[in-house]
Amino acid sequence: MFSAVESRRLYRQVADQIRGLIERGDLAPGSRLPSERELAHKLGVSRPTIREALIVLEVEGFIDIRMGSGIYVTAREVPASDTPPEDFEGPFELLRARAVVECAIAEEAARLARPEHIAIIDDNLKRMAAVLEDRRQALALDREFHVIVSSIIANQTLNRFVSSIHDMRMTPYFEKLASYFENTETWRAAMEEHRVIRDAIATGDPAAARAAMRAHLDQSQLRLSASFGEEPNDGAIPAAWRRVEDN
Amino acid sequence: MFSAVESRRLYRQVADQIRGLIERGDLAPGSRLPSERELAHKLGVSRPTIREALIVLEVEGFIDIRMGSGIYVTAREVPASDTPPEDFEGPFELLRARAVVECAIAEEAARLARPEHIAIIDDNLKRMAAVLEDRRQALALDREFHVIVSSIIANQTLNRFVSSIHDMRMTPYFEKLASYFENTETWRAAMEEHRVIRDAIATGDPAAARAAMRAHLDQSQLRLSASFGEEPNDGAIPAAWRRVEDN
DNA sequence: CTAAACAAATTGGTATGACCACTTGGCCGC
DNA sequence: GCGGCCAAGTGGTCATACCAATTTGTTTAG
Repeated sequence: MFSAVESRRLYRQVADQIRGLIERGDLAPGSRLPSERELAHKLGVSRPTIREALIVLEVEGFIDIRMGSGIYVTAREVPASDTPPEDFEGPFELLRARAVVECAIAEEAARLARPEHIAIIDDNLKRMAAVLEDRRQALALDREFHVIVSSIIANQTLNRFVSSIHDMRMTPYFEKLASYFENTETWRAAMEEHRVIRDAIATGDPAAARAAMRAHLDQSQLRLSASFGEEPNDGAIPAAWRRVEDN
Repeated sequence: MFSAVESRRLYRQVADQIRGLIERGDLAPGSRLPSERELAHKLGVSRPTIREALIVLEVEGFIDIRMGSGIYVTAREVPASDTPPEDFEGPFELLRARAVVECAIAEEAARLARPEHIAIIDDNLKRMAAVLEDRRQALALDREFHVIVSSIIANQTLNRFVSSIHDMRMTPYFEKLASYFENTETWRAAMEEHRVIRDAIATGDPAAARAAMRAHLDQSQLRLSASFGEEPNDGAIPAAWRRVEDN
């Protein structure tokens, strides 16, 4: 369109060009760029222009300029080597994140829980028992249970994270997926596991609470993978997701 | 004071100085700065240095460079950086959430870390050592360290959470707050604690990694609360933030 | 043979001065 | 008074030189 005007600034064009190479992956993170003098010669511009372009990219965080050493592409995050083939955000990945975070939350909750918190949990369990046949209500109360446990810590940041993580489970995609393996019995099992968590928190036993939460999420994973279980894994579900580390 | 040899790179110092004038309001939004040549003469540096500093500030959005016309302070509204957003979470609450989540992440990272992950961490630590005097860069690299550790688990959900938590620290409000207690020495201490975490992860010792992360965040909290203890707090810092729950 | 110390090559950082392209504002002619 | 032209001023680019930090290879002491 009329981007010609802005592009009149040569160092911007150079910056755009190099940034493009980085974003397209032609320049691997951590790799070293040619020296300023070399770049200037290859791109047919002067060294000051190259420097100005590089400063733009450094401020933007794409490169890292080290005096006397060279210019390096910023190594932002782990370049997904062979271990995590996909960064697909599937149900297993979600469970894995929950295992890391909610176990720690349960542990902490056991330290801080007071009788009124237990009362709220008990109320949740009571209502849960009444709606085991209704998938939608059961899911909503399952979510409520985990949010309640998190809220014992009284930390907005954690609360929001737990809430958002459970919100993902209420999307159409997840609901359809869940309909394949959730039933009255799985919800009854989940509720019983909730009860174990509740008891550990009520007792004020951090280790037990952590273990109970861990067991609950592991069981959830098993219930989920069981529904995929019959057919051989075929890479549809990366093996890494299935792994269950012990604590 | 000690700002003489700060940052080593002259154009960074110049940029910091001018940015300070803008943030302090000495340069009104919309007003025009002296010409590059004039600035170079007044600050006693060469024009290329001034240009590089101005490019930094332009990329950061503080100024607007118009070819053939001049350099103008960006007229942007600063939505009362003194008053935090309504759902604002204080630094202590943030640290507390991080203690719960990042300890669990470090523990898990120690189980999954591979040599290439350690290499990336080492690279981060090396760069960190070079910018201890520069608050902005130090903060950015601190964030990067924690994101890298999280990324070892290769879980997008966790990555996003850790990233978002650290994004909160990069807001204007937090930056101003941080300027009260962050200095070269606190960053040096933080970096050493990072190194301990790195060693524990490299060794593949989950318990040690968890403890090291815990120690790091506890120390961060101490550094933060210590700075409140020294000065007479003149109401600029709400009392609620002082709350430090024990674990 | 190893390892510490040194020196040379490489690389980014700064300075100087010159010239080009664009913007602006005032002068000049109408 | 109006419009277009032009020159002063400003940012944009270039070329070159030298300084400072890092890296690397060699040398030397143990």
